[in-house]
Amino acid sequence: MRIVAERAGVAVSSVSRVLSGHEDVSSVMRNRVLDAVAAIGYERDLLAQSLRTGATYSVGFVAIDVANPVIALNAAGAESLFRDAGYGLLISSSGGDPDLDLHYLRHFEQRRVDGMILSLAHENNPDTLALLRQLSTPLALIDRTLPREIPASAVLHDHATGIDAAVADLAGRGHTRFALVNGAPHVRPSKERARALRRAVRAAGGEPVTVKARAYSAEHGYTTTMSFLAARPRPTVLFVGGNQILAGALRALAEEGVRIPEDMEVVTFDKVALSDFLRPPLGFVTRDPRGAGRLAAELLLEQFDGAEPRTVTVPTAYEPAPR
Amino acid sequence: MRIVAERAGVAVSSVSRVLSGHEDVSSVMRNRVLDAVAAIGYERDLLAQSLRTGATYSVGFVAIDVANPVIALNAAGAESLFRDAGYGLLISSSGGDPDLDLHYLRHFEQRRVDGMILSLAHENNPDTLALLRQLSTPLALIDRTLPREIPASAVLHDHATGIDAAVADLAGRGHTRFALVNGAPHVRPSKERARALRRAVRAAGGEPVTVKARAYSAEHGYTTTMSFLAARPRPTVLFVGGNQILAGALRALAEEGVRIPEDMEVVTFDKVALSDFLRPPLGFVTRDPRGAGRLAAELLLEQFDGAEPRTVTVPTAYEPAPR
DNA sequence: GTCAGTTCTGGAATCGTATCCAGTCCGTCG
DNA sequence: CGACGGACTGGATACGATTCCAGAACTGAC
Repeated sequence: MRIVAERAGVAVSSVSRVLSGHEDVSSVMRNRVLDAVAAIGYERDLLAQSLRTGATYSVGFVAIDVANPVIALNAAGAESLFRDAGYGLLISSSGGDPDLDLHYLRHFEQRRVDGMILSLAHENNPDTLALLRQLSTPLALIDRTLPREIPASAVLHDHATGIDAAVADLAGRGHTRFALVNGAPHVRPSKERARALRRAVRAAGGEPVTVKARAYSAEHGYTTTMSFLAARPRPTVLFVGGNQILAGALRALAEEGVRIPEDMEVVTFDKVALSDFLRPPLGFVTRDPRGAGRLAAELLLEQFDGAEPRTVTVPTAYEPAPR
Repeated sequence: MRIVAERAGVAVSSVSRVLSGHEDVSSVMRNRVLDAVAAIGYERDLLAQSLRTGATYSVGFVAIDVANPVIALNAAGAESLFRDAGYGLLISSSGGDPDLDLHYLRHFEQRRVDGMILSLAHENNPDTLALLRQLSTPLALIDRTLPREIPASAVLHDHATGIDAAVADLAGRGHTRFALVNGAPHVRPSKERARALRRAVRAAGGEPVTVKARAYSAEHGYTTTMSFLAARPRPTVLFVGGNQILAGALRALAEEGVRIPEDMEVVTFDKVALSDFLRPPLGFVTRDPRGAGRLAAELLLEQFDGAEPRTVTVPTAYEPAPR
């Protein structure tokens, strides 16, 4: 910048004013500076800029696993918006470990990110909450809830819509015994799914729903499905809390020779690529993860512009198994 | 830092020395400073540190689409290593557009990242190459090649091993007419796959292989598969260049009522989650994307430590379709 | 006791930018 | 004609760290 200033024969401060689009700059000045900039091929240093202004033009995404298709789509959706706004997106994978949640929160804080998108592994972890309470960084949650005193925007999925439709379909065809292999217990999607499913089945006159929550893992899917299959009477509808779990659940069903849909119907959460070609035929409760990511980015950008945090609810839908 | 210094009754420079693990620090000094740091809960500002030292502890990942399972696994693999080393990973999605490649390269350059992982959309684009030539940032490529004068580490997949095994299996069962729905033409995987498949089929005495390269998209998969199905004589083996393409290819095969494996056998590149439960039954040429990402990160960290760029080749394998 | 050599410490400069403040110049109005 | 306000500009300072340099204190050797 100093070199540009010398070449243009003006002060450094004037160069800065031109480049940051300040008001009070004569057009002569502007041209001289811009010419010098073009001649040298100068670009402002984002780092120095950040140090001075406090804005880093970067956002951190705290997630359970970026390799999970749903989260990857969240990230891609957010990224597409941030790109146009000049923001960089930093990713992370906690692997479901609340300590890593904490690690990344601190890491991003230390990086002075302008905002964070949060899909925490554990939304009730006291250490995490304590840290968040003393953080002044704008936040956007994706399907998570925090205590009211922590200000944050949120994109929430209305899991009930999809689940209600699914239960209506299945109960209408005579099913009464439902089970749910749920994901990690301390996050909103699991809580909401269990709640919504229980309510819907009760409303439809079914028997109390069996729910086992543990983790978003194939192993949990396998062992828990096995235990459901061993129960007498067996449930006739199995809800599966996501892709990772589904892999294990399908393996268990195949090993036990369960015929689908004759012996049991299976509904899973989230469609991923190629879901249409999975056998056995599955029902799906779907959402729009790319859209949710984009929305979270939008809510964050809003806050950067001074808006208050707000919550947006987006729907889920039911897609019955092909017959 | 000044506050810490005052509280400890020492100079700012001494605080810095203690915190950056400098040699010449007495243990008295160290303790006084560390006590003060603990008392205040002070953390160094990474931004100011970066401005002064030139190291940002961040790495940019230029990729075609972070939502693609293979690339998401690359990212996750790299991230897990970077986490321990204290680096942050910035992501991007070019969507196959070479201009966005360029955009992100510039963006990351401006961010002064310490290194970049590159899965470019187009490895021959002159503008991209020109930029890379004048860049001094350490690079690690994932299955891409650049002109020799651009120094870069690389993780290369040996596509031939998996393809050779596949062709040996299929040719051994009498197949002679092979076709390949290939991905984007200007990147190494597509080039290598076409080359390796042609060579393997020729070696096995089959007919010349038909290859159509266009993009990593379902649409390309659909239309190109349709055109292959219309050919007379039809190929009896279809190789599919990746998940996105596969979605379109399977749709085309289903619409045309092609029986698999009776009428045609299908081999696709990369197994993704739930691949085991796809119908029709598919053969796979597999690689380890998470491992590749981790390796790329390793090669980059090596360079940060002063090592020269180097190239590592990792194998692919063949998994025949279940029968 | 002196001197050289270590070991440790403090002060100042620096990284590259944004912004406050003061000052110049000019036009306008009364 | 003087005062005033507005439009620009330059210089200095700050953001928060690292690092160079010089000096203080101490050690050991002669």
